[in-house]
Amino acid sequence: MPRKPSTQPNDVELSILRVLWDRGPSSVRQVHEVLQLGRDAGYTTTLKMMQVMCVKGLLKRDESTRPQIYRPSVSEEHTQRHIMRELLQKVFAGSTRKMVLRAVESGQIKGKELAEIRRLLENGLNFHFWKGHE
Amino acid sequence: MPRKPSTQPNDVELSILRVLWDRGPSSVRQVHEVLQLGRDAGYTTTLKMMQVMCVKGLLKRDESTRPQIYRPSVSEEHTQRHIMRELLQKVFAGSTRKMVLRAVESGQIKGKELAEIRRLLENGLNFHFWKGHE
DNA sequence: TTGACACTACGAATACATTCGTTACCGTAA
DNA sequence: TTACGGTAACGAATGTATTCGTAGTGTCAA
Repeated sequence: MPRKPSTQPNDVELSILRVLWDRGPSSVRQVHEVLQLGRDAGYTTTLKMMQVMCVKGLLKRDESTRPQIYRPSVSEEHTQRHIMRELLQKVFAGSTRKMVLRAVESGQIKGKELAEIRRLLENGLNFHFWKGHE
Repeated sequence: MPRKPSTQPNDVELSILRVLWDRGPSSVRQVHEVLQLGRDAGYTTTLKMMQVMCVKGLLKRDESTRPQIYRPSVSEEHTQRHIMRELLQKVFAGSTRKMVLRAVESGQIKGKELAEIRRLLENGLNFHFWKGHE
C-alpha cells in the first residue's frame, strides 16, 4: 500500500533543475560538479537522477552529441507558479494574504531589494487588478 | 543506499497539521473524519500517521483521556516560516523579490483581499526595515 | 586498430512513506 | 461480570526515492 507518485519535482530534482536553469543546457558531469558543492553523491547518482527525470518529463536529452546534453523541459517560472499554487492550499489554507506576508518575512531583506519588492508588488497587484479579478 | 529523513512535514502530515491547527486538539477520529472529505484512507492509516508524527516530534499526545487527544507541537506560523525559508533557497535561488511576486500571482485575488495584502505588506516591509535589516 | 578514459545503461540495495489487516484494550450498558 | 463498540498498537506489504557498483559503449590519439 504505497503512496502516489508526486506531481512535482522533489528536492534533489529541484537542485538539478536549478543548475540547468542557471547555466543552461549541460552535460551530466557539468551538473554533477556544481552539485558537489552542496552534497556528496557519486557521479552515477547524478546520472541516474537525470535519467529518471527524463522519464518523468522534467528534462529532455540531446543524444546527437557526446556527451549528451540535458535541458529542462519545464520552465523555472512555470515550476515556481505550480509549487506556489500547491503551497497556497497545503500550507496556507488558501490565504494568499498570509503566504505573501510569510514570503516577505522569509528573506533578510536589504534596503535596496526592499524598495524593489515594493515596486514589483505594486505592479503585480495592479496587473491582477486590471486583469479583471473583480 | 537510502535518502535522508526529511526535516519538514510531508504532504499528508501537513494535511493532518492543518486540521489540528484549524480545530484545536482532537482525537484521531475527529481528524480522520475531516480528512475523509479530501481523500479515502482508512481509519488506521490516519492513526498510524499521527503516531509516526508523535515520534517525529510533530505532535504531542494527551494520554490521560480516552480517546487520546493529539495537539500540534509545532506552530502553524513556525512551520510556514520554515517552509518558506527552505523554498526561498531551493526554488527561488535566494531571490525574495521573485518569491514574493510569485506568491502574489498564485492567488485569484479579490479586490478586498488585494487592499488587505497591500496594507499588510506595508506593515511587513516597515517591520523588517525598522528591525534593522539594513 | 587498439588502449585508455570518460560517459552510459542497468539493476541491486536499502531507507522512507503510506496503507491496512489483525489483535489487544477499555469503559460501559445490561 | 460480561459482551459490545469503539480505540490503539503492531507489524506486514508495497511503492517511491536515492545511492552505487559493475559492465557496456564511444571517442580519439598514437
